[in-house]
Amino acid sequence: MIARCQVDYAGRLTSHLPMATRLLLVKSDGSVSIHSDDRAYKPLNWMSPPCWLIVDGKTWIVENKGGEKLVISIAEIFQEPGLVKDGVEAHLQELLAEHIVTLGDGYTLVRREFPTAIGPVDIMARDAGGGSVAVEIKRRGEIDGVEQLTRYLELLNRDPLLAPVQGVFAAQQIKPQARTLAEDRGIRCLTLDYDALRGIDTSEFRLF
Amino acid sequence: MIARCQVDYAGRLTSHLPMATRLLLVKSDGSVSIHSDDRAYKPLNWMSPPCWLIVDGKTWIVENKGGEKLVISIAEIFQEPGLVKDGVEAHLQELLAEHIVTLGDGYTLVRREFPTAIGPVDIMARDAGGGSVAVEIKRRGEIDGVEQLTRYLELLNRDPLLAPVQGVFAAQQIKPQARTLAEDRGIRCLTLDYDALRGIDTSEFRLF
DNA sequence: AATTAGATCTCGACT
DNA sequence: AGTCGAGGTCTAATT
Repeated sequence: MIARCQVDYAGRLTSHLPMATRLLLVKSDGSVSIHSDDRAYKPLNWMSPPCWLIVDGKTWIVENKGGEKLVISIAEIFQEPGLVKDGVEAHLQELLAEHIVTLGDGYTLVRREFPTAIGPVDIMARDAGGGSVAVEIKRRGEIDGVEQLTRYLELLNRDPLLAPVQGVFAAQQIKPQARTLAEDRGIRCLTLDYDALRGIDTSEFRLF
Repeated sequence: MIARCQVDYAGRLTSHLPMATRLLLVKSDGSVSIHSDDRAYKPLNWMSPPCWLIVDGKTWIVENKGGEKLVISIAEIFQEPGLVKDGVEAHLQELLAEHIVTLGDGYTLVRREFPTAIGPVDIMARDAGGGSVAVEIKRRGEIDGVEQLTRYLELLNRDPLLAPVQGVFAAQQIKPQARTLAEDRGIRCLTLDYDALRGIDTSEFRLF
């Protein structure tokens, strides 16, 4: 993710980075690093695994067992490419787009990979009443997915041609904490049945 | 950019990374680093500035004065967020979208930020004959912008609903090397006059 | 330009 | 878990 942010580290030393545009990397082991737009080798700040990232609105806090703490305050997000979809996640998106009524009667597909300034929304749809619906799809629904969808909704709802935009968090399994957070924010949770969606998949019988 | 790639380094030592999914960072000082999806601190491979990146199709070669060489062979691109637009570049896109006939008589706008699997194309348009046109916009047109547009065109031309897609490389200034490369690949170069586009901008006189 | 000491060193190997 | 030594060390300061 590329964002204007300021960073404070307190641990083996204390340091402060003033507000500026930087690259934030969150890797699959939970590690976080902050890069400037130069230098190949060393990040400006980092937290090595094992460590844990807590996202609270525009504040990211990364902590480890030893009490080291990295606090990132985000002012503006320029790009947020998000997770790289694995095969299952990509297939879930295809299947849900193809069977968009899984979201509810009368739903229609607007488009997959709907572009926003910070990255594409998995699926944009319209409900029976013509209202906009943004769908975030995950294999396992966790809090970071809810946070991502929240950021998309915040942005999409600024567009008077789309607003109000309803959010749907769709995943094969949704963690209780993620469900609570989503519902607290008015985001609907939808558990996807991969096998059932595959079962009603007609693409394999079509020539084109 | 996130891609499946293999990497060979020859310099102070020689090393080889087998084909796998990795994160490639190209920073504004020309430095290149290759990260795995774990570890916050150290890249798998890197080239510190000053060094130079030459993109030749799916092969990236990074070299420095000392004769060190990093060769990256790309098999598949999963994500390519591209450069973060600065204010001028974002405004150029708005202005060109608004005055799409700058591209030629009879041109019509399809959409800004047209999504593809590797990232959004700045502008998609149709020419007078209804043919698809992909436009990449830059402040300064350099070789990397031509390479980016080439990758988009390669992808877009696989879509039978769009193909054939013509490419237009639009910038305030286009470097001779970039122009030569673009024209060699059948990409049209268009020099944008920011002030002239602003002059015909009507948005500031409208209420909405 | 060359040298030297420090690093949130990191990273791996070995006890 | 601690200790040791190397690293494409890198990085900044000093000579």
